[in-house]
Order: sequence, then structure tokens, then C-alpha cells
Amino acid sequence: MKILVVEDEQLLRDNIADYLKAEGNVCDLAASLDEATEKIALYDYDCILLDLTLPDGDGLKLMRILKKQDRDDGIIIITARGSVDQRIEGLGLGADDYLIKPFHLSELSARVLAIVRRRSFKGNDLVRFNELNIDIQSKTVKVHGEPISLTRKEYDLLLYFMANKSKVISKSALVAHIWGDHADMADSFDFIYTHIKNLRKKLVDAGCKDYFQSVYGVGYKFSAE
Amino acid sequence: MKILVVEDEQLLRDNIADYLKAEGNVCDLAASLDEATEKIALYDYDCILLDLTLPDGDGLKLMRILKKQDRDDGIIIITARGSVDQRIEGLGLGADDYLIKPFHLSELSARVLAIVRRRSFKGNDLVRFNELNIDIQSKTVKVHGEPISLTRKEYDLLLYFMANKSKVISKSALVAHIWGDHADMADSFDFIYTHIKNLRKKLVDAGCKDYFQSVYGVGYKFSAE
DNA sequence: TGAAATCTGAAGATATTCTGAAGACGACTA
DNA sequence: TAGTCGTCTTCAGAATATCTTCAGATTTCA
Repeated sequence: MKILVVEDEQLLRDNIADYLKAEGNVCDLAASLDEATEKIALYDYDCILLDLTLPDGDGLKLMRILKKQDRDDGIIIITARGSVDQRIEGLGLGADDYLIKPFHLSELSARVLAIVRRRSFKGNDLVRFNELNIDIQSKTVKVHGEPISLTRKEYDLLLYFMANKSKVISKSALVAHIWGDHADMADSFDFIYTHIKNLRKKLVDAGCKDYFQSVYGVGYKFSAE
Repeated sequence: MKILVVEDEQLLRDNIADYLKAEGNVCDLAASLDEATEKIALYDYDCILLDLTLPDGDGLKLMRILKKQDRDDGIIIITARGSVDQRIEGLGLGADDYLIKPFHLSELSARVLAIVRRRSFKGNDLVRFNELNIDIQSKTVKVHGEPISLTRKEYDLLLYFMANKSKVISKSALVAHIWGDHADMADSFDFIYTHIKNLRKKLVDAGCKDYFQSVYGVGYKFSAE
């Protein structure tokens, strides 16, 4: 999962990011409305954690920007206890959930998962695609009922493609989503070739059709045809 | 078990905590609604003992917060004899049980156990998993019917994994649940490795299959396959 | 056909986990 | 209070798993 953490308190921001990373997610950080706006202009996120009270403005602004652009990143609002009005307005603007500060990190993590599940896979823990089966809770991938073992990057890739079936995914979008804002590694896509190759091989070896189609000059598409 | 004791009378609070600790539980204390709110925001509890009459407000408030956050910590309400209305409202808000002051500590302990059991293992004292058997009452673990001796941390770990079979448990979630306060946990997970190693060894030595699977970069999964 | 893009296998670099041993801690006893 | 025991944590090195790089082969497109 790729998650943007918008929070001005550094300690909390880092804590959140560390925890989510430890669970295998990719986190981008933003300490202000400005930074956040910049990030969302550059990347898509599975989920955005948004503190409403930021030094340079109201977090709701960000939501209006997203809404205007018709984007469907998942949003979890973080507020201090008491600011009920903001919270309600936020939900009206399309937030998926909210958390009252202070909160437990595992609580946060669970909600992120719930939202991503709801948005990407229509509430299912089990993502199915013909002979392919993914269980998000246990991070298990099965082909014809037999579990196969994938590395983290392979798993992330597969999940991302499954969530965007039949769409052409550019290599840079792939990098942005799975590696985070590593601007410096865009010079070569060798590592993507390798990961896709390995993923393909593992799936095919397990008896799965090769659903990846290379799109010359752009990236890949994951679809049945 | 991790239990939060919310009680303003110091003597009673300490008595309860001592008793529960002596039985091998982890106890956090809160003397006021405020303290309690802070604690529950930071940690998950297997059970919360909640005195309704607190110096800074009604304990039911806490329950509303929990409910709003959709949490399922077990709750036992403690009330003085007579305050029937509150008690009923509490049960309506999702309390699992209540105790009327004064009560015997052994009675309390039994109810805590009952609730944890009900929540985690659907009413079973005996948790079974193939050749593995745990009796929560007596804290006994048996492999193929032969009892083996585990340290407290090992037992806690095993129980937590059994209660979350087939789910991938991140190391930070593990720390949060079993160690509680370690805020600075990101520095090293060495002690987890060691405990898991020892637990694994004891189980395998007793003739149990190794059900722990390491999930590289995340944590562990406890499952049969 | 030729340049650019992609695929492939192998090897190097990194990161994570495992392990045994030793030190620290705390409860209990004398 | 000192000593003992069992437990918990720390540490350093070994073993593994994963990620990235690279060079050469292959494919694609103009």
C-alpha cells in the first residue's frame, strides 16, 4: 500500500510512518498543506492520513482539491478530540473515516487496511481472478488453490495490478506506487524488468496463465484476454 | 492478558492490579476519565475494568468513545450497589459484564477470564490446534497431551498467535500487544527474534510442527499450511 | 535495418532473521 | 542484605532472503 501521512507534529508523523512501514507499506510524508498538495499532484495514494489542523491552513482544503480533481484516494481524517464540526464537514467532503487523537497505531493500521480493502476490492479480503487468489489478511497468494511464496515487492506489484485490472500501468507510476518518492532511481527500469520477470515466472510455474502484457514504451497491463 | 483498571479509589485500584498481575496479566492503571481516555487511545486491551463514578465525569463517556471508534475491547463495569440505570445503559453501550461493589477479587478475575475467553476463543477454555492444546484457565500448554513449560512471554506470544491464526502479525503489532509501553521499539527487534526462537524450539522439541512462518520484512504468521 | 526497449540469468549489494552465549533484571530465600 | 534461580534482553556473527545491477540476448517499432 502507498500511504501519505499529512501531519505537522514530527514525532507523531514519524511514529505513524515507522509503524506503517513496519507492516510493509510505502509511506510518503508531508508536514504542511503545501507539501501535501505537492505530493498529491505527483502521486496517487491508496490512503491519505490527514490531520486537519496544519500550520499553513485547513486540511479540508486538500480534500476540496482532491474532490475537484475527481480523485478517489482513500482518506482518513485525524482530528483532536472535540473538533466535531470539521470532522463532519470532512465526512461530507468524502473522507472515508476519522480518528480522534491520540489513537493507537494498530487501530490506525486496521483502518487503513479496511479502507483500501473497501475501495480497491469492494470489501473483500479475498481477491480472486480466475485461478489466482489473494488473501489480504494473511498476505497469501494461491494459484489453483496452492499457495505460492512471493517476496514483498512481488506481492505489492501483483496487488497493484489486480487492483488496476485491464489498465495500462506506466513504469513510472509503478515506481511511484511501490517504491515511493525515489526520484533518483528513475534513470533505469532494470529492476522493474527483473521483478516483473520473477513474478511472472513464479505465477506461470505454479500453473497460472501469464496475465501480464508488456506495453511497449509505457509499461504493463494485467488482464485476461 | 492486558487489562486496564479505571478506578479512582487508590486502594481498590492497587488491590485489583496487584491481584491481576499476580495471575500473570499486564495491568495499566487510570484514576480518572482523562487518564483512561489517554490510555485507550494508545493501547488495545483485552479487558477494561471500568468504574462508572469517576472524579472528572461519567465512565459511560469512555464507552461511547470506544463505541464510536468501533473497538471491541472487553468491558466490565464496576458500580456501587443501586445505580441500576447506569448499569443498564452501560450494557446497552456494549459492556460485557458488570460487578457490584464490593466484590471478591477472585470473582473479578474469573469474569475477566470469561470475557477474554469469550472474545478471543468463542467461549472455549481449551484452545486446540492439531497436536497443540492450551488450557487458558490453568495456563497449561500441551503437545500430544504432554505438558510443556513456557515462560510468560512465550505463553503470551503463543496465545496471541493462536487468537490470530493465519493472519500476518507485524513485529510492531506484537510489541504493542505484548510489551505495551515500549515506545522506543523501533530500535531493535532482537528480543522478539529470541523469544520466537525459544518458543519454536520448545514446541518442536516436544514434537509439535513448527507453525510459525516468518514473513520477511513484516513479522510472523501462525498457520497450518 | 537500426535504435530503443524489454527480457533474462547471474552475481553483487543490502536487509532481515536466526542463533548461541552472555549480561541484566527481578522475585524469592536464607 | 547477599545469593540463587528463572526469565528477559542484548549482542555479535552466521545464515538467509530479497533487491538491484549488469551485460548480453531478444523483441519491438519506425
